[in-house]
Amino acid sequence: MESSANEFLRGTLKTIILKLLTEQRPASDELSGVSFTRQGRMYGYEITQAVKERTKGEITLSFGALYPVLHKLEQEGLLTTETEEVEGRLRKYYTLTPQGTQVAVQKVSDFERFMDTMRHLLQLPVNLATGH
Amino acid sequence: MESSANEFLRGTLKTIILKLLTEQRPASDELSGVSFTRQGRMYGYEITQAVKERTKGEITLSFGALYPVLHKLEQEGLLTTETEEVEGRLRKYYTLTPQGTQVAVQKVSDFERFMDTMRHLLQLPVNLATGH
DNA sequence: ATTTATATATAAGATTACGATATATATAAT
DNA sequence: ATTATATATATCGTAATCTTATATATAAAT
Repeated sequence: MESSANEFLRGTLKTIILKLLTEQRPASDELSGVSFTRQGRMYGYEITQAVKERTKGEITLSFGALYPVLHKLEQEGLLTTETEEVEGRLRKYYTLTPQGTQVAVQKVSDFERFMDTMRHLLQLPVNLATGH
Repeated sequence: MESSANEFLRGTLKTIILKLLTEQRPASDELSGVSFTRQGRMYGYEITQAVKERTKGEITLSFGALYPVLHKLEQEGLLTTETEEVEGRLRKYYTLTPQGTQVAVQKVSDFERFMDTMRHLLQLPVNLATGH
């Protein structure tokens, strides 16, 4: 049985992945040791965990769904990859290209608009109670 | 090129159709001429027009998408049909079964929850400005 | 006459997401 | 020693879903 959240996930995966990658994340210069923030760089497993944590387990991004999307985004020129060895294992980091950043912003905005349209279509109230 | 609204439509079609059918609509007793309201009864073409009008053309439900869903919902016992001749043409009306009404309510509620989750995941503000 | 609007429906094809599976290392518990 | 858990990438087959194109037909409008 498909979870009720994942039923609606169809079509939003790209948007979720691109948005997560736009976020500023802590980093450090390995030579100088100086800490700073920079635009995201995430590896596959990390993305699935981030989605799980933020949605308190409501949305589960399976690997079978994730990797095909990552590969497609890379193919489309929205992501680049760098593979690094971390603790004996290879880890593949994904980073947004400038075009990827642009598409990410566009897609999030499109999704907001879609939610408004759906709220109207389904005659749903604007949600004040659960404001974050 | 796929419209940005329709990109996110996947997974929401059943919910939209079921919800529209839950709505009270004007009707009349053909014998007595008395007007009243009753739970929806819509035909396919009417559904596509209702979606188009309410979303100001942002969401377009194609027939190729609509009919398979209607047939499936009927098969699943959520809808029943009655065919009538109107102005020389056959028209097929779809009505919710009691189970269909139940599923409709559940799906709309699931979708609201999904939107909340997505708003959180994408760090979107609660939308006050466009409240309907 | 022809186009537009109304109306139902199927077929072909592409896309998408999921479950299962394979591979591999590291660590913690039994 | 073995088992389990967590981390990590990736493919394959399948099922479901959606898009586009097509067929059919009537009525009204131009």
